[in-house]
Amino acid sequence: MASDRVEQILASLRKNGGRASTPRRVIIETLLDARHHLTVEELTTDVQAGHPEIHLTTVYRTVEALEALGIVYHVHLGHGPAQWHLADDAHQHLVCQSCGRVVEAPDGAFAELRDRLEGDFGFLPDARHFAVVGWCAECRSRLPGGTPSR
Amino acid sequence: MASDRVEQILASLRKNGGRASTPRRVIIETLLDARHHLTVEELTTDVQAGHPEIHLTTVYRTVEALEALGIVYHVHLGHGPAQWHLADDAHQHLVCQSCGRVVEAPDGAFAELRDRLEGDFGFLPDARHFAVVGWCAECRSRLPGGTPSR
DNA sequence: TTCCGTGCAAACAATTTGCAATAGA
DNA sequence: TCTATTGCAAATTGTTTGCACGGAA
Repeated sequence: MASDRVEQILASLRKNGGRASTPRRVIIETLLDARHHLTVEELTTDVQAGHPEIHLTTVYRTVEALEALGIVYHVHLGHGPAQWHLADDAHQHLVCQSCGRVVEAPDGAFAELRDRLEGDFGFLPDARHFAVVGWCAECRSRLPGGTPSR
Repeated sequence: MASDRVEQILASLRKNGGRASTPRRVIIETLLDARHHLTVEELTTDVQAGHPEIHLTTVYRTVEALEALGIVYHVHLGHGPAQWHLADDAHQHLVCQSCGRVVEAPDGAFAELRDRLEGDFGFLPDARHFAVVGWCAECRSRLPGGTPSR
């Protein structure tokens, strides 16, 4: 049940010396309802549909607090604002630099790379915070050259 | 010889209907001299050491023009400003989200991943515009948990 | 002569910060 | 009570745009 999840997250905030305010409750509810790939601005719009008094700044501060607890995380997918996700919804992002489309790929495809980077460089890639830029199938057929355009 | 390279790049600009101005010449020289991983701001500082009249805006516009010709490219490595590179200096970036260090990895490590993404998703990753976020060897030993901190 | 590139100011987008008032624990 | 959190305004950072002038082709 979603509301259980909300209470659980609020409890986690409290346990870490934080407080369970109404804005935080509303923001968390909205976040759980929303699709993933949400910017702070989009999240704020959704939140303000029911609670216009909740300020953009508060949303920024709330997602930050939730990130510190490992409940959400954000990715910078090239240009534009950061995208926020629930932490249990971890996957890789393939971002098309021609059309901006984001394809999601399962972790599996990256297992070899992960082993390789860890073995060769001692570098542990973050499965969540990981975006691959390139060209999607559709743009590749439309633009045969495969040249970047931003 | 570096100055040959400068003339070659200016010729390329001219060939595409552009003009070879003094600011552009200076910016290109500075870019060729500099280490890679240069922000526009850093590049401007270097340029202005010899030519204080050259404006930040001009540097932005010049690197943009050079990118359109495929001579340089930029990457967003997580937070902060974009990093600019010469196109012939293509490599992958492993960005440590704890200390910000950028490790460079040869293309080789990514060959399998590239084949995999192309086969499974028709997605062609851009070898140049590609950053992997994670934790470097040193931070991993320092912070045993391996928890993000931004 | 044409029109591209420049400097400068100002706009912009995304995010962060300072601060007094408010409201959880 | 005590202090974390909020709303609001304002500051910051990185980048882009408008515009009149000057210089390359």
